[in-house]
Amino acid sequence: MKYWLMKSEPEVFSIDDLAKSKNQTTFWDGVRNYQARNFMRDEMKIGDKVIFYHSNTEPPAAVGICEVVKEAYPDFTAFDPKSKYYDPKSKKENPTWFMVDIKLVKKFDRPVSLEEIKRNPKLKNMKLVQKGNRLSVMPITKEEFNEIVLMGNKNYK
DNA sequence: GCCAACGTTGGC
DNA sequence: GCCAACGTTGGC
Repeated sequence: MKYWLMKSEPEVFSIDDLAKSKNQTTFWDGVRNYQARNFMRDEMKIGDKVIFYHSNTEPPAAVGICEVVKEAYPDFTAFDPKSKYYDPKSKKENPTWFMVDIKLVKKFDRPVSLEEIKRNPKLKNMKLVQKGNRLSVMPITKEEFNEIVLMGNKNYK
């Protein structure tokens, strides 16, 4: 089993939106970066665990745990001219972009801010805290996953 | 195939 | 809202 961190802008789709979704499950649309796509398409498997992260907000923070419930399939928003994720180069017979489905496992008792993540020496190797990294889907280690989950517990510190 | 120009991400 | 960092595009 692998562990991941996935970023979403809460103004677009927050963990509370996920909590309100049918079966607390959503399709992860709009990934338009090849490296992130490759992770989703080639490596994400059912049962993989995901840290849900709020980006481009104040404060940026890890906010909960999700689980992959459907492996990669074509991102249909790329075929829809009305979608902001429309990409005319992606053809139905040979799709460029893929999505997975994720289900909410648990919203953290407390958000784990980027600042806290940066302060924690156990998390210093995460791509998230390395300068200039803009990946929206990234692999993390089991240890990093467990540490962030611990920090999200109301009894932490 | 190089690389300048451009667009996007996302912390601040 | 700014802008550094990065990815992509397209002229050559």
